[in-house]
Amino acid sequence: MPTDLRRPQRTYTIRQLCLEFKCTPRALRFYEDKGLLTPARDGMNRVYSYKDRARLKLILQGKRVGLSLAEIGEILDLYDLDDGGAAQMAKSLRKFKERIVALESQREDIDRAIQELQVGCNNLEQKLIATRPDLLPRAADYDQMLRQRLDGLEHVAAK
Amino acid sequence: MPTDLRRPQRTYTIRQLCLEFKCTPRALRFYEDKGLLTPARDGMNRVYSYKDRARLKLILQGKRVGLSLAEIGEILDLYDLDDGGAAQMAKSLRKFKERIVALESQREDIDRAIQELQVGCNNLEQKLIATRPDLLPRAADYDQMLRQRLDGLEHVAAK
DNA sequence: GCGGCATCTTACGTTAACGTCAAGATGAGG
DNA sequence: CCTCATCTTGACGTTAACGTAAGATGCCGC
Repeated sequence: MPTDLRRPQRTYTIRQLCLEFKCTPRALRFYEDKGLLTPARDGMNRVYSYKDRARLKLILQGKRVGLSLAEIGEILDLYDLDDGGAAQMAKSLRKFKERIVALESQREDIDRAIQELQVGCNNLEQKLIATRPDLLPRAADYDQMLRQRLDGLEHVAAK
Repeated sequence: MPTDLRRPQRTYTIRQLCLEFKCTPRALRFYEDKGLLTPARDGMNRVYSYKDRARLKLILQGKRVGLSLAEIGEILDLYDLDDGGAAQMAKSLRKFKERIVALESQREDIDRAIQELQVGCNNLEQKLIATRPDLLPRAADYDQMLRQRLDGLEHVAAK
């Protein structure tokens, strides 16, 4: 019977959590500095409880959707002293909806930028066709680009 | 016959360009520091030519689509010592296409984040309906939100 | 000659989320 | 006892694009 790594009574070292969630010890200490985590201690060493792990999970989820650590902190603060989680849920709901609005606005900015760039690309291609078609990117160059990007990804993955 | 503000032989003070393009003198000096602009001088004072104005226009266009000043600089450097603009156009084309790819990737990230947030919102709303429906945002609150956002925009616009 | 305005240079401050040493403590293994 | 590995606490560095004084210069009108 393999040990369940997520038993509620389990504890974790800083490295274990870092491995599990692919982050660095520095990051966890930083979150602690900001009051987002408050692990127990065994002597000097940090001991993370199952609850700490859950909080970390929320922190990383928040980061993925673009919340700042400060905003995540506001939500997390309600986790402890809460009427059964309702206030925290209400605050989360507000924050989430705000974030959705902001993200949709960002997406509009991006779409506008892409449009502007595509207009620019078309203009440039027309002019290059007329003057220096030899400078136009060709299919071979495009393959080259793709290969470079894949190499980049492998490189990152290898680290 | 009104003076054409864009006659090629015209020159501009720093403030004139700032007013026209809604930026600050500090920004123009910063661009100069970075080598993106090299206006002439009249004593101590900067004198911007029509070409400088064109370069500034390109800088701001580049910024709008998310190019860094360094990237814009690479493109601009080819504006001067160029075989009729072809090399510059080819480089711009590459940069633009790179930027389009990057922006599309960003948009995917945003879409994923929005999806994740919407799932979270649904969950939270369900739970709040079951436990504390009084904490749910109501239509009146929504109006309030809209009004606040409009006030914010007017405030910014008034500046 | 003086107030007022525009301009100049220099240089430190800002923001977020860590990265990157540096230097020391602690326990396990050989 | 030595060394290694892991942990700790500082504390400064990084990045981008400016913002924000502080203090000097120069011109215009009166």
